[in-house]
Amino acid sequence: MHDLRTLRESFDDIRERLGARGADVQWDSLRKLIEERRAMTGQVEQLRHELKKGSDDVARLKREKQPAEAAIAAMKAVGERIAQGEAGLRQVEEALNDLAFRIPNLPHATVPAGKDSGSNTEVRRVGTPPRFSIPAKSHWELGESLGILDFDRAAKIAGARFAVLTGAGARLERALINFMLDLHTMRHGYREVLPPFMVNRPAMTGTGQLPKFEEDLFRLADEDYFLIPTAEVPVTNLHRDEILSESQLPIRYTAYTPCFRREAGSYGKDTKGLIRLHQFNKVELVAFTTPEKSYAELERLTTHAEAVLQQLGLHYRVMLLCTGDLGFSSAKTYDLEVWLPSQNQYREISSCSNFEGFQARRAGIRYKGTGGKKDARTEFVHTLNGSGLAVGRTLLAIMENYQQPDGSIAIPEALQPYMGGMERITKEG
RNA sequence: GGAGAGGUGGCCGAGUGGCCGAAGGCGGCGGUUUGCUAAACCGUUGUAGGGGCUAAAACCUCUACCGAGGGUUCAAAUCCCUCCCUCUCCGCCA
Repeated sequence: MHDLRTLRESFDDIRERLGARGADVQWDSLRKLIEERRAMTGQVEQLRHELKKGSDDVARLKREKQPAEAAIAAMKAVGERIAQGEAGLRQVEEALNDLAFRIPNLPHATVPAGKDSGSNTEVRRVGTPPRFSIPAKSHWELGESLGILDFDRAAKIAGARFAVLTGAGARLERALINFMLDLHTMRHGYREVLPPFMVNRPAMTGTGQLPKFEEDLFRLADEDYFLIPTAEVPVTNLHRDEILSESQLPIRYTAYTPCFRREAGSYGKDTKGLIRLHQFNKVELVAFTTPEKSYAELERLTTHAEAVLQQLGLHYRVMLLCTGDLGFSSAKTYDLEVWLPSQNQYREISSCSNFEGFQARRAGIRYKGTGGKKDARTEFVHTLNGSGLAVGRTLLAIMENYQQPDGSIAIPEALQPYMGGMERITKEG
């Protein structure tokens, strides 16, 4: 959500800077509605002022035992005009919000221009890919032959794009969750949160999933609740409609949740394996900070996500997304891409974004300076988040990168304490 | 699911139709006093939108907001309706 005043005052500038991102925004209607709203607001407020004064006159006349019929009649007429004006204003505001909520965020100046992921730029590459004497197997081949992944039965009980983990596979997933949470809470200073996995409509609107992306979400049939597509939604909305004290900032949360996504429009993509599922686990990092510090926070948060990959010994690269590949609410995003030997390519495993005030304006998350009167201005915070990491993709990356010639899987050292000292996953008897 | 109670400013808490944006207290901020701290005293203290002034603020002014949305009335925190949320008891469950 953009600030409407800024939008009005810098209309053409914003329109131009949004470029292709704003292609499906109805700019002309938008401009008209903004002006209409302004004019109508003035009119209605003027009338209300009249009514207020008139009513006070009635009160005074009655107190002085004087006839008030004429004044009452006049105010009745004013009241009717107000009702008309308000009805019109409501219509305009509804139409305006409908358009304004669909405008994506402005990219930060350091974001490269580009149409699609082809224009993303590589920032750095860390570690080295493992070498294999024989062609690397895919994680689904490894998993099914080890008996720790079961897609057939998942399809039976749920459908396509679901997975069942069993035995050491299930334990490895659980170990990863604990490992990541411990790292972020004990080493990186985040506070752990375990939020609801379904949320209401205002929460989804606050972080930008609604109204534009409802078809990507699972919604309950009998209640207006949505299954969360990421912990970003409940955790960012924790402070919805709050005014935080500047001394509380930055606030850093980490949360494990399952994530639910319809994956509408991705038919045929990544149909095998754990890459793209309707339900997956993720450990998320969320931060609230001041506008001055949010870009430093983005760098910091990104390194926290990278730390997971480094400790697990996985090779990855950091990509800076171009304007065309940026998410709807984001001003700047780094993707972390892990090396997958079976695919011979890098695949996204984390996405770290600074939303600046975009979500905060929608969700009403502000802060107030703690100094004297002059610093006490109330402003919108900047919100950030990043995966730290997508657990399922981490698991499959470990399977593929740590596979052994005999089909077993070595467990990275950092994870062994979380696996009861297990060093290797072998076929279970 | 059944029965009851309640939602007022950062917090507590008054207010049942007319200068109520809202008494009082606490907290916060500024100040006086003070060797320092505490106490005391004085002042100040919500958010949003529109307009004016401005380089921008400060500031001035209007409007809205007493859980949310409707309604009654010249006039609603106060009366009516619907919804949401919280609490207590019972039932049911993990």
